Amino acid sequence: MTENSAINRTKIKRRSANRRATEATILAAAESVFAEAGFGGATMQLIADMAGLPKANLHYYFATKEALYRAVVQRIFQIWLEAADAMDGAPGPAEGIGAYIDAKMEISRRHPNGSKVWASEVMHGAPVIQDYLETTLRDWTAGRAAVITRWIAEGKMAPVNPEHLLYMLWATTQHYADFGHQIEVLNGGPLSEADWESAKASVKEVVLRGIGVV
Amino acid sequence: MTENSAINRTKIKRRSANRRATEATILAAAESVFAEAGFGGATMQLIADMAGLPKANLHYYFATKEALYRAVVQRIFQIWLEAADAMDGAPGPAEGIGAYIDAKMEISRRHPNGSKVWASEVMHGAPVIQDYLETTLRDWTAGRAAVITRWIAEGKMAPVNPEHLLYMLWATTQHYADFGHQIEVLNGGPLSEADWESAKASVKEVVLRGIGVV
DNA sequence: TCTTTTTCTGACCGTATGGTCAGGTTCAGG
DNA sequence: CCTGAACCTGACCATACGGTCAGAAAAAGA
Repeated sequence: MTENSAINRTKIKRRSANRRATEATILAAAESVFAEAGFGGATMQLIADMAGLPKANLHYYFATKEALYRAVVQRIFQIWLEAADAMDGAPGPAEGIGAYIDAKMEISRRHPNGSKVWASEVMHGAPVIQDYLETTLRDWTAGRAAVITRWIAEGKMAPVNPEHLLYMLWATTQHYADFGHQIEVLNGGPLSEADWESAKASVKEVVLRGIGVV
Repeated sequence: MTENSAINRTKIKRRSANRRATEATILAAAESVFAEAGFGGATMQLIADMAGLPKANLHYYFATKEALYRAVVQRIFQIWLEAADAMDGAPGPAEGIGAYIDAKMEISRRHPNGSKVWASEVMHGAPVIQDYLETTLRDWTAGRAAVITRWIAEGKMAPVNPEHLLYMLWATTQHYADFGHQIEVLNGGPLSEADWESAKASVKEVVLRGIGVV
């Protein structure tokens, strides 16, 4: 019995592992295609080709194009929120905001497609993640704004509007993903390791000095 | 003869005026639809409905969907570049960059759809305005970076990487258009006049202090 | 080995889309 | 008035798309 259920679990796990692997392949392809073409411009056929699967197989794992898109967006939101941890438990703005900028810059570098899909989703009125904006993101923002307000009250930084500061952080860091193509053209090619370090340092330098932290 | 050609000119002008008016109507509708749905998600039928014209009429003025899209993007680029004047002839960064932020914030407020179309275009790899990026924008950027470098040499501002500073300016100001929906949700409604003033002031305050001005 | 469940796929379908076109309407010019 | 050019439009077409489905393979279970 115990043996049986153990085997059972193993097989279920292996099965699930395969399933998850295929789903991951599809999600990666979908993220790439959605980022490059937008929801309307993306086609299931293109995603299927990129994933190396027949189109019908996509519909076996994800019932509709919108369901697939929804899965992509949700995965991105998770990554997005995890960067929030970087701001937690910091003694002051220099560490907290500095670490947050680092984390978000790293996301822009490692997951540019995800960032683009998110930007595209919001730009088009957030048709599928409206509820996230109104609940999770709203709560998160309110919490961080409170922390910033406290830092200001404690004299640890200049009195800056917390919401607009957060918008600046999002804007400056995401810009390196969403407008990565423009930046690459102006840079005369992809950003090197040194370029990325320079970008991170510049953003941190201007923002931290801008909020009165040296 | 002189009379004749004068009449001719007037009539041609009136005709042209009508044509321009219709084109403007179509362009406005197209900008709105492209901004909301992206290039792939936009349909000629939707644009036609919004413009109050039969679809076939659109194809009389703009041969293809792509030609219409191209016209929309080019118009936006013009507005975008005109804001550049705000930075010209300024004695120092406080005036020049301050005015540029004001101008770009005003664009985000008055032309949010244009900004979204531009962002979308760049995010998707700039399929139609690649040449603009490589010529006009590149030259403009190089010129402004030189000005910033000069200001730094003259000790008028902190030594900040000029390119990354420009990216920050673009990012922070465009964010209010491209992510306007997200901001409105977090703000609990559209930004009021006071909200916009607060946004402008916050961005200018943080950036200017961040580059060592004031 | 046989049965059942899950996974996979080629072929197909209804629809919506970008684009065309023949013919109508308007209007400046004579 | 008449003419020709510019402007407008309903009806139509070919295609590409999202989605379906019957049934084949493969895997799991007994």
